[in-house]
Amino acid sequence: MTISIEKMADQFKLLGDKTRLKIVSILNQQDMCVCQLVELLQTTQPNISQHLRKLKDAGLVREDRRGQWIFYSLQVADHPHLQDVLQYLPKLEEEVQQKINSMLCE
Amino acid sequence: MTISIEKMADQFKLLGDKTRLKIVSILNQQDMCVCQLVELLQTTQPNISQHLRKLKDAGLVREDRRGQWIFYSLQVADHPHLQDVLQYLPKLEEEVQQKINSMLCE
DNA sequence: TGATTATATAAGCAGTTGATTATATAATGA
DNA sequence: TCATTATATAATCAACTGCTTATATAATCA
Repeated sequence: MTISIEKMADQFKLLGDKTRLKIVSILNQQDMCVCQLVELLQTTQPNISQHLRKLKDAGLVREDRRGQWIFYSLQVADHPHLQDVLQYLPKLEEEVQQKINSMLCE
Repeated sequence: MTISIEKMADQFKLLGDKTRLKIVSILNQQDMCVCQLVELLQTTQPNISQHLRKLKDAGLVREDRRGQWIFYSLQVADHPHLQDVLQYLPKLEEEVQQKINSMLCE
């Protein structure tokens, strides 16, 4: 269960991008599919997909196809140093959070 | 005391470099001057100085001149999300840690 | 089957980053 | 004062990053 300092740096590097940190923050609330993240973060689909791939390669998210959609969920159980960080994530912009809330209700 | 998600990402980006994360790990044990960090991390003096400047600009370290030397210390009291991370820092390579220990004894 | 929707992948590019080399500044001590 | 030691800054460069546009794959549904 030991991790090298180099690998730990690589994981922080993943969180060191505003788009990815927002994705993490959103997935910390609720599983989402790519198209939902695209809408929430107002960027292009390939952009989101590429960020998700990096997170997946590092084992921080998990994908789960449900028909046409692929849902992503946070997978930090075995990354205690990241898990601990989640509680400090700032709130997203009101507008984005409202969209998320409306998704939660559906 | 609120921090934006963008700023938080910037702070993670700082930890997302192996040299800087090692510096943080070392300073978490003991204040060090530049030349000591150069010896511990086996790199050039300008390299260490430039990393320290980034950490200083972000308010993560503090400098304190003592004569010819400038000592750096970790300043994370007002960065709870970073403070929390420190306990998860992996051990440095045995060889480096031994050098640090010998510095602690002096 | 063909059209639509969702997602991934590839290529290209501007901007950034980490490191090196060279040089400048500053403190110390002879 | 001059030489030495410690540190900072500047210039440079190759490598990397995040984003975009274009294209490919895959599932759904009429």
